[in-house]
Parts: sequence; structure tokens; C-alpha cells
Amino acid sequence: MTLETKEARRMLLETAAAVFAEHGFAATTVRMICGRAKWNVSAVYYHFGSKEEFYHEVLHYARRAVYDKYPVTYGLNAGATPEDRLYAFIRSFLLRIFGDECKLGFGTLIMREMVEPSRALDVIVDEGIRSLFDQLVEIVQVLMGDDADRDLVLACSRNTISQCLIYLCSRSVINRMAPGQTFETDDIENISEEVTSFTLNALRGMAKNKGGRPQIVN
Amino acid sequence: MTLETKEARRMLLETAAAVFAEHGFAATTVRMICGRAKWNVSAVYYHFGSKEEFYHEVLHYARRAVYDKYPVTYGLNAGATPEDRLYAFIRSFLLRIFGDECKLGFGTLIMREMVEPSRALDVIVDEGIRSLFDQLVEIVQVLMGDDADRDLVLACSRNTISQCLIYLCSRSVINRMAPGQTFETDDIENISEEVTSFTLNALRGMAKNKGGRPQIVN
Amino acid sequence: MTLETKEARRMLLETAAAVFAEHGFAATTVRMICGRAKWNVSAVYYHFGSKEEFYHEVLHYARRAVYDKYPVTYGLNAGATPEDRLYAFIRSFLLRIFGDECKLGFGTLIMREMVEPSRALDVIVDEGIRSLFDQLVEIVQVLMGDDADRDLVLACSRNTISQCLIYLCSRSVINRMAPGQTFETDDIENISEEVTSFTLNALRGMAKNKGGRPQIVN
Amino acid sequence: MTLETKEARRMLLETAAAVFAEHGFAATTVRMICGRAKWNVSAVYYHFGSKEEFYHEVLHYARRAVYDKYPVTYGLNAGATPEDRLYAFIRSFLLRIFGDECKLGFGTLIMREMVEPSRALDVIVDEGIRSLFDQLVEIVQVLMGDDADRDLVLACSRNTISQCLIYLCSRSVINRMAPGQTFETDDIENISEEVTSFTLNALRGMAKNKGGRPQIVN
DNA sequence: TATGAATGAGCCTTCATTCAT
DNA sequence: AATGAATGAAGGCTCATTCAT
Repeated sequence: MTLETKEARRMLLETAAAVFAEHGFAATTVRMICGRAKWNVSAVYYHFGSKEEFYHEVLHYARRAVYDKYPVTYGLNAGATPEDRLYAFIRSFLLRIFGDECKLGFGTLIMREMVEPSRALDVIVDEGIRSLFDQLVEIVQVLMGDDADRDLVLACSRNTISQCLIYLCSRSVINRMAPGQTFETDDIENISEEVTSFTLNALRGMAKNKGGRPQIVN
Repeated sequence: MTLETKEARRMLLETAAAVFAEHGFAATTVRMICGRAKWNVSAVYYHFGSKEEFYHEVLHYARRAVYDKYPVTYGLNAGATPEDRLYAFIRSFLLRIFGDECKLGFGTLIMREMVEPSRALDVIVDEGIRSLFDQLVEIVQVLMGDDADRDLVLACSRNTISQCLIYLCSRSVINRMAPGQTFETDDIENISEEVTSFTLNALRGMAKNKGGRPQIVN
Repeated sequence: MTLETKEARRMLLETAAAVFAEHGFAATTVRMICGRAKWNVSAVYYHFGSKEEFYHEVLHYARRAVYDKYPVTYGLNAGATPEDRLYAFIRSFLLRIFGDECKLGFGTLIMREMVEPSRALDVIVDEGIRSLFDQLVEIVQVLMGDDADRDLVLACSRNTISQCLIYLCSRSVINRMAPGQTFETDDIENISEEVTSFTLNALRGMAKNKGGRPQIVN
Repeated sequence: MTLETKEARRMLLETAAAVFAEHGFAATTVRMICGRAKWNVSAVYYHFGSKEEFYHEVLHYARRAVYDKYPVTYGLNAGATPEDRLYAFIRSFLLRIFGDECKLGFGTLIMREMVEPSRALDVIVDEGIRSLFDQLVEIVQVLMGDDADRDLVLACSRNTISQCLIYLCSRSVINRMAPGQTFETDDIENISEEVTSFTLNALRGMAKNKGGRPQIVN
């Protein structure tokens, strides 16, 4: 069978994604991947040029796959309220992070890129994250009111997304602190609701008193 | 000079921490560290046994150092309100993450451990993070009221801390999305206030209507 | 287009000759040649069997081509004196070495064979160099007189040809020692004359006093 | 035993010189050399940095060795005539080329450099060949008379040295054309005398009639 | 016949680790 | 205790060559 076959290529990229996710770029050897995917090492070099280019291809593939499966508008229908949109954003974000069977596939790759950025991160940010964030910002702006300070809106958006990201970046710590906790589909729903609720309350409060610490001590 | 000297050992560990933080465990070479610290490679093996044990020692040292400098009660005096305590918690957490001169020293080491956990992470969680988190939970409990559901309090605590962690885990993305943003001491103060404010508003809201998504659609 | 075509084959061999000349057998990649000649790698293997056989074919082709262009009698007409024949020999030899536009094509291939002989060198010597040298020997014999010692004639012939070969073997050194020197057609003429003159004077002297070192000290 | 030992280093460099001479830089593998010299591959990298640096060291060593053994003034005493000096130059040149037991050690290395120049050739030319050639030029100038044209002197010097170089560059051809010929010490003496004689006759003739081809046809 | 794909051997180099002094 | 030297196991990559269509 040839690697040009869509099927074969897919299988290889999938395996590679798993291995890269598991060990990171540096610690992953091309031999590892090929051993697991039953492919000849040279074949990979023939088709992808170098370990690095191969890795980029894997990243690209994984990103496409996860966005195809969980687009940004996932679970959102026409007459959605801003609150619904926030909820949908958070939920699809988490679904993308957790991926199929909660294996943290693409999520892990992204996380490793954030910790040890390569050229790929620029692309990922430019082609995906930025527009994603902009959509969140828009939702948050609506929720806080048009007169809300732009910088505050940005900060609140960041706070919002960070509540999801913790499940990506700190999963290993969470697993150690709450060993029982699972991350099945149901759990994701619960987390989504809880995060949405927390965020909505924060946004409403911030909007009312225009944020800032002075309010704290009162 | 001998490595038994406190001074020499300190210097070596400090250098090692910087290098490990910069490149990660796998990509860091013992020679790298020794080259920079002007020490003999074999000396490290003689005193620490192996690269891995050495790394653990480094982690241990860095953790002590950062907690010595910024204890959990950092900036807190006797009659502090729960709000003050939350603020102090967040601020000291950020200071620990950003480290001296915002170099992300110990923070980076932790972050890499979270992404690629080693035996060391268990220790770090057991001896540091857990008690840290417990203290936050306690503050949040107070802020939400004694009758607040325990699980909700835990979730809210997690949401709170996540707003800080994003500056650790996603720094590379933040730098790319907002290239201008600096992280000087002043910025840390601002972030602390903003996160505290966001959290307080969320907690008050959650406490009032007992959280959950149903409220959203109202 | 098929490689059976005379034209296509010619083009490929020509390209190959240039690449082999430039990098030598070992450092030349079949892919290099095919890349430059716009041919498929496998086609070469199909038509020539192996890199080595291909190389031999290239050598054979290049030799034919250069001898077709500059035959041994190049520039010689009927009533030529022995001196004329010597001059013609030297000049055509240099022209063959320098090749078209002084690119050192075939000459370089031969040089590389001399340094790293393959099976091909035997053929080259048997089918070309030997008869070439014999013709020179004959000329030298005539110039030194019939009574000249055979071994001396051989040695003198060798000395003669060596004055040409230096432009082949030591070109890189000459370029470094006399950076300005060019090797255009005019230069070849000049070199030919100078070498011929040097040689004639030597031969005449040798013939007169029968060579040998004793004469030196007188 | 350590490679720092003069003895061990010497042995390794000698072996390396032989292998590089036999196969050339590209075709020689570090493993080859180490296999033959009973050294660990990594040891070579530890001490020499890279294959290329190692090669340069080998070249440097070989050059020193051969010049130590056969200096330019080899076999020359005080009141030497110009003829004697020419003879000495040629003889020592050949001895250097043929080296110990006529193994063509350093000679072959140089020859390979001439055919496939590396950075090393620049050094070799600048530090050795140039001054060597200058010495020859001086001798030739004396032999041709002070009024001899400089360019002619240079050309004649080149012709002179080329008669020696042929034994280096074209040895493989000579071996095939005259299979019986040996290159023992005696043979070198004979060749030296013969080349000296040929050259002296040429120089004298050139000096007398000022060279040029016109004389030929007379 | 022609070609894209596949393969296995091997090369240079690096690195953690151990030796020997 | 401290150090320069040595080692073996990989790892990324290349290349001649063979497959399979």
C-alpha cells in the first residue's frame, strides 16, 4: 500500500499525532512513529522531507480534523442569545481540547507548542486562535454592554478562556489533586455550564460597577 | 572550588534551573549546564548521580527559593478581609510564576512538569500545590458563604486559579496576540486587581443564585 | 520522451558527464543528475543497470565526443615537420583537456579516474592513452635521432606530456598561485607554444650530449 | 591508553592519513579509520570535533611529518652550484611525493586536495607550495640568466615541476602503461637525474634563443 | 517502457554515563 | 573530591537500488 493513499496517509498522520502528543517533538523519534505505524522510516522522509516538516504536517492535519469535527458554531442554532453563544463557545472549545474519547490529541500538541513554540505556533495563532479569540471578545462585548471599556472586555475574555485552558495545561495536576474526576462527555457538559455560569456572573458584575479593585474593599 | 560549598552548589543549581527552564529536561544537556556554570560534567554526576536526580534537585531548590521569596501570605497583614486575602493570594501566585525580573524561572519548570510530568510532579503537588489550593478554597468558601455547595466552591476555586495560570501556560500565545504587552511589576499589580475583581463578581453572583446554567437563559 | 532516442540519451549523458566531473563519482548522486537532466531516476537504472555502469557509459561517451572534436591530428596538414607534429600533439592534447569553453569536462573525468581508478581506467589506457603516448614517443624519437636510447626517449616523452598534464591535475593550485591567469583559447595557444619550445630545446640538448646528470656539473 | 598520548595520537593520525589517502575524504568513514586504528568513534569526535576538523588535523600532521623528513634543502651542502640546487630540489620533491616506502602517503592527500579542493588547500598553498615554488623560480632564474624574461622563467619553472608532479597525479596511468616499473629509492634517483638533465637542457636552450615557437620551424 | 514509491544499510554526530587518574 | 577521556547507543538523514504499476 502506498502512502499516497488517503487512507494510509491518514493512518500515519494519526499515529504520528499521538506519538508527538505523548512525547513532544524533541523526544519523539521518527523511528518511534514508523515502528508503531508499520512504515519505513525513509518513506516518511521521502514524503515529508524532514522530521520538522512532517511534524508541521501532522499539526496541520490534526487541527483540520478537530475543527472539522467541532466547528466554532458547534451546537448553535439561529436565534441564539449572547448567553447561548457564550455557552456554545466554551463547550466547543472544551470538546476540541478533549477530542475524541478525551484523549487530548490535538490539545496536547497545542499545549506543547505553547510551552516550546516552534514556527508552527505562529501559523496556529494567525490562522486559528486569533479569530477564535475575536469571536469570544465579540460575545463578551455584547454581554458587558457596548459602553464597556475595550481593554476590560479583552481582559475578561482572557479570563473566560483561561477557565477552559486549565483543563488542557494543568490536566496532570488536576488528575493528581482529584484522582476520581473523569472527563467523559457528561463531565464536559457540566464543566461547560459551570464555567459559563461563573463567567456570566463575573461579566454582569463587572459591567455594573465597571470593575476595578476599589469595589472589593467596600 | 568544591561543589560541597553552599555557594558553589547554589550557583550551579541556579544555572541549571535557568537552562532546564529554557530548554526543558530532554533538550537540556548536562554539558550545556556545566558549560554555562563553569563546572565539570563528571562532578555533577559524582554529586547528583544522574541527570534525572540532578533535575529533581534543581526543581526542589527552585521551589524552595521561590516560596522563600514569595510566601503564600505575601503582602498580607493581620486584619485582612476575605477580599484582601483573595487579592493577596492571586498577587503572590503571579509573583511566584513570574519570578525575579519576570523571567518565568520556577514557573516555567512547573509548566514543563505539567506538560511532561515526571516523578517530581507528585512531590510538587503533594508538598505545595495541594495546600496552596486548599487555602484558596477556604477563602472562596468564606466569600461564597458557608452554605455554598462544596463542589461548587472547588470549581470556583479552580476557575479562579486558572485566570492566573494562563499567564504561565499561554504566555507564548499572549505574546503573539498582543505583542505590545509587557509583564513588569506594575503589570502584575494590574493583572492581580483585574483578576480579583472578575473573580469576586463571579463569586458573589454564584453565591446569590447558586450558579448553574438555568439562570443564564433568564 | 524515451531514453532510447539518440537525442535524449545524448542529453542525459552530457549532463551526467558535467555532474560527475564536478563532484566525482562517489559524491555524485543519481538523483542529482536526473534532477538536472529532468529524467526519472528509475529510468537510468532501467537503461544502464547501476550507477557504476552508467558512469562507465558516461565516460565512454565523453571520450568519444572529445576525440571526435579534437582528433590527434588536429590542425596538422600533410608535409608537417616533426616540430610541427610535436606542436600539434601538445596543442590538441591541451584542447582535449580544456574542452569546450575551457570547462574541463572530459579532462576532469580522466583526472578523477587517475586519482581514484575504477575499471574504466584500464579501458581508457588501453584504448586511448597508450596509442596516444606511442605517437608522442615516435615524434620524440625522430626529434632525438634514431640512435637515441629507447628508455631515454620514453622518459623524455613522459616529461613532455607532463607539462600539459599539470594544467589538468594542478589547476586548482595554479588558480590559487596565479589568480589572474585565464585559460581562454588564446592562452592555450600560448601555452602550447611555450611547452613545445621548452621541450624542443630539452630534446635537442639531450640528443647532443646523451642526457644524464654527469653533464650537469661540467 | 589515552589519545592525548603523543604516541597514540600519532598512530591514529597516521592510520587516518593512510585511509584518507586511500579513499578520499568523502568516501572515508570515521568508522573505517577507527576500526583500523582500534579507537572508538566518539573518541575521535571528542578530540577533533568533526570529521572535517579531524581531516584537517591529519593533513597538517602529514605535511609536517613529510617536511621534517625531507626538508627543501635535503642533500644540499654549502658550495652548491645552481645545477646542484636544481637537482636537490627535484629529488627532495620526489622523495616527499613518494614518501616512506613509496606509499604516496602525503602526496596522495595533496593530490586529492588538488582534484577536490577544500579549505585546506588554501592553507597548503599559502604555507607550503608558494614558497616552494618561489625557491624553484629563483634557481631557474639563475640558470637562465638575470636578463631572462620573468614570465618565461615562471613558465619554465612550472614545466620543471610538472615533470615531477606526473609521478603523483598520473601514477595509476604509469602503472598501467609500464607495469614493470618500480619506484624504489634507486628509481627516484634515476628519475631525479633524468628530469634535471631534461630541464637543464631546456633552460639552456631557452636562455640562448629566448624561447618562443618561431625557432621551431627553422 | 517509464515512474512514483519504498527500502535497508549506513553515515555523521550527539549525549548520558562511566573510567581512570 | 574532581576531571579529562572514553564509550555505546541512538537519532536524523541520505542514497543506491528495487518494487509495483
